[in-house]
Amino acid sequence: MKNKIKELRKSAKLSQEELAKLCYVTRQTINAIENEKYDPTLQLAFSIASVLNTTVDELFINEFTKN
Amino acid sequence: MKNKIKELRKSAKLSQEELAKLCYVTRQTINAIENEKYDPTLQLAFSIASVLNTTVDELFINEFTKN
DNA sequence: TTGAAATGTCAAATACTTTTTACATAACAA
DNA sequence: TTGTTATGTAAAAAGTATTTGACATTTCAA
Repeated sequence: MKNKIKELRKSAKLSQEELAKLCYVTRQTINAIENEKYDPTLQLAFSIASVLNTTVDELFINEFTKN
Repeated sequence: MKNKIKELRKSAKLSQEELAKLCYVTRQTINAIENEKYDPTLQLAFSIASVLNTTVDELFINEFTKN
């Protein structure tokens, strides 16, 4: 799933490691999500959105469309 | 994580099984999420929100973020 | 009251997410 | 250039989500 994490993280002048700490996950997890290796858990999605002062719906671009 | 799925599903007059089919998951998955056995994946959270005509941020109540 | 539909639950298997450790490269300032 | 910080990546292990099949209970309309 596409997301705006890298963009918003840079706007907030945070490194991947700093964002990771604020979200209580590892740097590798943030890196993998930014590079779309996999999607975060819902919990982590909320945590990242919160730290980046946005919402899950704004941060992630939902590809799901019925038909 | 708390959610409003059961409430909104009933408003939409859908059974767990019908909602499940619309989200391409099983009835047991919807049941488990409604009863908070575990959280859905981010993908499924978007899918459920979409089917129930709402947003992920409205549908789920994040205890840490508190929206 | 009866029967069907809906819901709750469980266990085993499979798939996906996160951590840990480690190493490589990139970016960048001194 | 040199050193430091930031980023990309990988593999193994642990943790979490989903499916499948099954059975029990609850709900509710006829």
